Amino acid sequence: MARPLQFDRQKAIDAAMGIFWEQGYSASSLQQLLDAMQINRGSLYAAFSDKAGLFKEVIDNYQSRIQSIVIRLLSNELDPAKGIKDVFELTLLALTEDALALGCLLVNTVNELSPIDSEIASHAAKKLDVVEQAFIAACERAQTLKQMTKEITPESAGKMLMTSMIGLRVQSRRGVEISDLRQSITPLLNMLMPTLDKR
Amino acid sequence: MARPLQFDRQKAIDAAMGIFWEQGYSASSLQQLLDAMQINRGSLYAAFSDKAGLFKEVIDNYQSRIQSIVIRLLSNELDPAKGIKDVFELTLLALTEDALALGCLLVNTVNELSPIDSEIASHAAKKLDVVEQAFIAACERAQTLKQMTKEITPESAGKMLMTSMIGLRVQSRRGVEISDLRQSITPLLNMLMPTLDKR
DNA sequence: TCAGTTATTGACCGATCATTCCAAAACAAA
DNA sequence: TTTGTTTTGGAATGATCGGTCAATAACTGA
Repeated sequence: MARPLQFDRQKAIDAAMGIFWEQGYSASSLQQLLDAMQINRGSLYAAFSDKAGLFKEVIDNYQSRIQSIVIRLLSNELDPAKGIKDVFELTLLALTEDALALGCLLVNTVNELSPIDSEIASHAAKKLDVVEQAFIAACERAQTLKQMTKEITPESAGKMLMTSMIGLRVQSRRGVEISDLRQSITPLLNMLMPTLDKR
Repeated sequence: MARPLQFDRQKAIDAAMGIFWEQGYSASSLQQLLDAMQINRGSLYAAFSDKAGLFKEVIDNYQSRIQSIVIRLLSNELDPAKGIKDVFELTLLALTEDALALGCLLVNTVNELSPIDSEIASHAAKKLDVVEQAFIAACERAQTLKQMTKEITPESAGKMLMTSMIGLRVQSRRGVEISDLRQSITPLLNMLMPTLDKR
């Protein structure tokens, strides 16, 4: 029909994600994005409407790539306690790998944009809600299977884990050592799920 | 000698703090700051050098006004467990009061500026370190007084509490209900300090 | 009252921001 | 090869950014 796209849309989104993740939404200039994506202004606006449109697509991509792994781990039906543990292991591993200490794109976005651009912020916040619900569901199953103490409701336990998860990711952005991060989460998991470390 | 300052420096800093706290550093334009502070450009530059200088002074002020309360509570020698509990109570209370869900200025700053302006970010990060150390010290005392379980080292417990504290403040910025926030922290305190809720 | 000093004011600066627009280029279908 | 359609490249736009500066105002000490 007509001239085809000359760039790989997925690769362009990934490149943009890198910039947004590191610098945040506001601080990422169009020029930086264009350089990283290796396309020109016209192409960006033709393909993504505007900066906000590009960012939304980045957020959606982040969810389907990264967050979905977390959700899948938390959906471990046979061994929910392991699922929960795995999520934190994965998080620590991921934080180790990225030398830039990027934290979590969703958390960063909500924190940055909540008072400035409520539309984008709530778009990201909704995706965090999904994770929290998955934590709660995993805690319910863990309690049913007697893997987790019943001193605490599954709602509380799930929210507590979610809060710790967010805290971890912010701490990493602050430059805290991974071993220190591990110290601040492992005991919590062991208190909640005492049998976990004996396996 | 000469013409005296026509504005109240402290009030101006407070006004600037409000803007920075809500919107972050980058997103706060000079014009917004001037409007809030009710001074002119020239006066700002004469009094604070530049935007970064103003921000640093805001951070210092935040510390001496808000963070110092936290430190004082955590220094409770006679009843360190109560000190720790009080800090979280205070945090929840503060988060209830500010309808804008501002979170913590220091946490927000570190999160926003770490990859962009490392000087300002580390200026804020240092102040967070002080809080973490205070948490650890309080945990040590609590263990000595048998108020806190020794299943966990004071370092771990302190870091855990710090991480939760940060998580709480980020969650509040996300718009999470205070009752949900309380749910996610109270059980943790009770697990660490079992006798605490029976008083 | 006057000289000296500092604060205030608002116009002004160059740089950069996101966005628009259009001519040129590249492809598909006829 | 021609026609139609879409992408590409980059110049241009107006707004806004942080920051500067010189004229003016306000105060102090002599």
